[in-house]
Amino acid sequence: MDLNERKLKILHAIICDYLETAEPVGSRTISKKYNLGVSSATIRNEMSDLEELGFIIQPHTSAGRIPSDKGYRLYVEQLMEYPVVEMYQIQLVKQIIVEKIDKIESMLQEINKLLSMITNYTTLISSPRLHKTKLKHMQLIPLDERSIILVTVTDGNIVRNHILNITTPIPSQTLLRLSNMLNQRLQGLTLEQINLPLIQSLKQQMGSHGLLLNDVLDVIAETIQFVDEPEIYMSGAINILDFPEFNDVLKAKNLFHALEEKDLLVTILSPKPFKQQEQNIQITIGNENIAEEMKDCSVVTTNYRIGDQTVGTIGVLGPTRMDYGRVVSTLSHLVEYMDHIIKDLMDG
Amino acid sequence: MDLNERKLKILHAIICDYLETAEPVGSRTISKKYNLGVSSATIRNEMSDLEELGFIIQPHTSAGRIPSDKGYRLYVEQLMEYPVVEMYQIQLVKQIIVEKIDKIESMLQEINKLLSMITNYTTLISSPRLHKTKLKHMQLIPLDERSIILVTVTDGNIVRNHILNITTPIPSQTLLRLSNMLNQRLQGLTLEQINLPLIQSLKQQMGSHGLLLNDVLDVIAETIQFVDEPEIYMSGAINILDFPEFNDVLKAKNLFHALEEKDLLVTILSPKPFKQQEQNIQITIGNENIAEEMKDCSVVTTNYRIGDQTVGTIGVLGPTRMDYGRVVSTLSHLVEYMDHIIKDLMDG
DNA sequence: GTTAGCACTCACAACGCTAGAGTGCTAACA
DNA sequence: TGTTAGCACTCTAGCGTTGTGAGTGCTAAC
Repeated sequence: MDLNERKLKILHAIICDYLETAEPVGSRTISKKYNLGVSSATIRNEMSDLEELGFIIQPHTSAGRIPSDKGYRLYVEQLMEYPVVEMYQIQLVKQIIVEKIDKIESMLQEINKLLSMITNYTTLISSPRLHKTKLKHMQLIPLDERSIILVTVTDGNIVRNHILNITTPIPSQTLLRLSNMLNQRLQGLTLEQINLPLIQSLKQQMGSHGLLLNDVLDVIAETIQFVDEPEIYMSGAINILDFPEFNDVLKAKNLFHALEEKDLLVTILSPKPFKQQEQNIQITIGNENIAEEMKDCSVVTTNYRIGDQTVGTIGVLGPTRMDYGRVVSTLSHLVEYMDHIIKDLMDG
Repeated sequence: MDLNERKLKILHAIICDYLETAEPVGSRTISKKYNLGVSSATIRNEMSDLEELGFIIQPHTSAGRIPSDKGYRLYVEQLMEYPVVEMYQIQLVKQIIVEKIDKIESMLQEINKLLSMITNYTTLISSPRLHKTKLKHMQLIPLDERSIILVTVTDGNIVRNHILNITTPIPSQTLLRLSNMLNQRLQGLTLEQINLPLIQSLKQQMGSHGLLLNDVLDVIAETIQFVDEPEIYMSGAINILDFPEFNDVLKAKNLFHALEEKDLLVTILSPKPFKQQEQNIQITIGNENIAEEMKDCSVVTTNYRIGDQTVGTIGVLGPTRMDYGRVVSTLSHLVEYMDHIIKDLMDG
């Protein structure tokens, strides 16, 4: 039994209809709505085959069919069509990017909100992995006897500050000279390149000065290594309640609880090798998710860049009955614009 | 018809029982569970009176009674008892405060999480209103030709940075001198005291130098004025789904939507004059809330301080059928510890 | 290979019924 | 005059029954 043209057409019809209605699709519906030129009885036979092949499922004997995860997988890989993204949405994205460009975190949060609004799904964005961005400037600021502030600025003007606790006070003149020196040596390196061995070699070059500043340099190295606690922004979580598949409060609650686990979100948003890799879009469907609570969900993710480095991920989470085509178009357009404009900003 | 001792006892019993069971309370339940020494028939008569007085409501003819907003109000003002806060909760709070003290925002977020966990309600915390905190240090850092970073540190070591866009480049030596000068003049002032007139007078004192730095000073003044965008952290929102009063998904969704409106949250957490004002705890019950979606909710809020200034608010949001006594105890202990330890930190 | 026809299945809504909880009223009692 | 027992009444929630309609699979004819 092979998957001929007609079977594919019928599967496509079933999925399209189910995406719309969220109700099992019967053979009569297909023969009436999508004129394939055959009667419902024929379609019934084909559907029986499709079920045997595992692409569709019958919730109970006297109901229509719904797509299985395997069916969706086939759909996104072969059948899916990409609708044109509406102009006004592109405009909104551009506007946010231009307005909020000077503070990358708030730009990401705004984009997140917008994305959840236009998709009506739940959206996730991971903050830029600082390790991958290059150091633009660093500065040590005296605060009080026991503490100094370390300010780091990386590509894309991402500013971070950290309070360093020290044991012996350091005069502000010394701090200033140290700042200058560190800038000279470290500017242009990615943060992951600024590791303990590098700092050790710096110390040695500095001789007696290095000895004096031993502690501070250690703390700086350590701080930079641990700067990369990834933040994850989520938006439109309640959109989940709009889908009939989550009418059951318990099911929704389970999912919400899962989404509170930061580790899980980090995993979801971590880049993984997948078939659509070449076009920078990954789709995870239903059971392909590790988390039990997400077996009824799908996630579409894509990476965004700052400079020439992939630094973060954007994800759209919805029920497996998700409008994959629309989400994929929207996402790929979105990152395209982001990359474009961030690049412009950094060059200009 | 007056509110005699017995009526109060019966009202108390009704509320206690309803807080526990979430079911309308009948006269027989009360006569059996809370031995008031009178029969259910007598209690029935009293309940009829209490209903006429507006303290309790009968959902339908053949059901028991539930407290009205007016009933809860009387309860929190006269009848409520304050349970002793459990020791291990205090320990948890202390631990968080001590561990996270160097970054006040993350301390607040952790406390928020803990508070929602131990109360099982939804909790809100507003970030410190910087306007009320005193400037400890400020520093201008050169970034590139078109921008500099302004770092401000205020009481409680709250660090903020802002990217200032400038038209003509300023040499880093000049920026350093300017930083020093600003520190000398402005340290110890609250941010709301650093306003445009003050900056104007600074300019004049600086003479020709002031002229040169005209733009930068303007931008600084403006930035400091607008630094006070309040952030609001929310935790345990899904706890709402645990309460039978929000079993109706639509109702829960409405509430969630309301809680997405930042303006509303700001209003909820803004200090308001209220009866319990003297003990720094405010309670808003059901219809006393402005937002329509919150008519079935109550909010208990309290303020926290940094230094001698009230800078933020903590709130607990739950159904009107909330364990007011427990929430009030927990909250008042919490702020007490926070104040205590923050003060220690700043003095020591 | 396709289609019309038909018997069969099953979820779901509608309906009626019953049990149970709770009330209000009345009359008797202290 | 306040309290209580008794009783009729009300209303909800749960349960089983039934009917309907959507959808299927199978068979036989085209």
